[in-house]
Amino acid sequence: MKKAEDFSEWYNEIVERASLTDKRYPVKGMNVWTPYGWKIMRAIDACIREELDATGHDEVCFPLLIPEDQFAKEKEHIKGFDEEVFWVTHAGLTPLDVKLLLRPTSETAMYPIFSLWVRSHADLPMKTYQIVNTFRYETKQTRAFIRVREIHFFESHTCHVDYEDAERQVRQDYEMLSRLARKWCLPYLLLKRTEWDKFPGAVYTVGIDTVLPHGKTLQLGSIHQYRDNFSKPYDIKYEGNDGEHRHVHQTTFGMSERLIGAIVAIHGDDKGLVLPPDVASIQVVVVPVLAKGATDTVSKSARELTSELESAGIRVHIDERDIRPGAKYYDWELKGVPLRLEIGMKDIEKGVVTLVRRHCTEKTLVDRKGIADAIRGVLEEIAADLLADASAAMNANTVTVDSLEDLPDKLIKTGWCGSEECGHRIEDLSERDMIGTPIADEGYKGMCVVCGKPTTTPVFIAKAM
RNA sequence: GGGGUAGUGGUUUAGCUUGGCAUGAUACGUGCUUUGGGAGCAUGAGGUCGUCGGUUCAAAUCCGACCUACCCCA
Repeated sequence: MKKAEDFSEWYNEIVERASLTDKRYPVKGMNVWTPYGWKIMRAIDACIREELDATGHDEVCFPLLIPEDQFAKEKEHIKGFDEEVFWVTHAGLTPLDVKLLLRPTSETAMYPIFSLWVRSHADLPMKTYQIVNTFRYETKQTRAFIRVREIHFFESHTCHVDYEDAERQVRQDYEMLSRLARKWCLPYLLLKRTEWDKFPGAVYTVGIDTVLPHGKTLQLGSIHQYRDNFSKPYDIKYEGNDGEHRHVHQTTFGMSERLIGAIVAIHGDDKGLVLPPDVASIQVVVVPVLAKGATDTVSKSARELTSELESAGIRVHIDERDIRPGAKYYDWELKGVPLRLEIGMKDIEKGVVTLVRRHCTEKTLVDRKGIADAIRGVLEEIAADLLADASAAMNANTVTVDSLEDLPDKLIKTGWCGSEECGHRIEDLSERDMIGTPIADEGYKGMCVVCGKPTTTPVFIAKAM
């Protein structure tokens, strides 16, 4: 199980061995959430709910099925998803008059109802989100968490009085994302997608991308500005304080179970998963090291330690299985538990506990007294280390070039004049996808790698997963 | 979208060429012993050989289709 040698094989093996997923379900691209994997997903969802609730978003839950006519109202949108929707065509044995589709995303389910909910400027901004499963008929090779046909998906949908207020929402999305990504220890780039790669129906799309160890990029989510592209066909209007009726401006922000894929791929190593403390369902595992004649003493001591940490609000688990300690070490390392505490007679006599960090396998002794505070500090250190390591790895996997020849398998930054013609040339010549341009002015000065015109806009290109 | 490889107890694997009793390891249950980096011994249970169809006295084995997984190319 060597991550550096064959990333793809390593990934497939690890998600199963760490029991994050069960891929034996007999439908392509639809896997079973196992207890351990689902707990991690729920921890991620909890971060999202906490953040969205704190920023004035209300959670909602819309139906899975969308009538065909309702789906077809925004022309660009339907064109973009047409080829990957699942259809419900029958009810029992009777063909349906109006076919129903399984949401590939929820714009067309929500917006007809939004038009009923939004009446006046006093209803705005209206900020909602939901965490649901969506369905896309992927034709490419599926892969656990990264490319699936049933997707565990978070999506926020907001309505605003005007474009400027929608723009403020987009900026707030950036802030929410930055707080969330810090918890997940994930570095990322915000890149504005090209015109030909934006979300169908959007005015512009900002992709949230990260780089995996083998140099391919993985899109973690996206943020879209819709302006009134959807509110017009779906007739979402409000009455302003001047008595005029206007269409709302809308935004969305979405991320999926790919976050788990990214966490596995970025932090994991040859021994298994490495979970950031905020997403670990078990943050600390206590392993009692029993010895002949002292099993009661050690067990009692380990249980006291466990309940002390538990009441300090730390997610702790005591492993009292009747197997050798070494087997437990390997097991919890595979499962990615950030911190392991070993307690045996030697520790008890010295008034200490042996502490082992998962990501660097560093072994230290800590005083048994006041251990909860110490552990909290260590967990914070671990999160900081994971993010620092991941950021350094992403930087090392990014290069700036001024020629498209002999490109390494990395994320590549180069100059682009912005024309669609040169853009497609860049994609053809590099045999890579254009991921997008940075959202902020970075003071870049260079030349378009195709036509040679001076430009202040860099573009990122990569092989995308 | 095109091409390829594979599917046998939970996992992994032998058997397939040349049709004739289903092989081992690992994991699992029980008992004893052990416990600071994957313990040992004894014993027990577990398989519609991916699915459907065809050939045959007889199919895990030969043929066809489909499903699923994985790899390569666009």
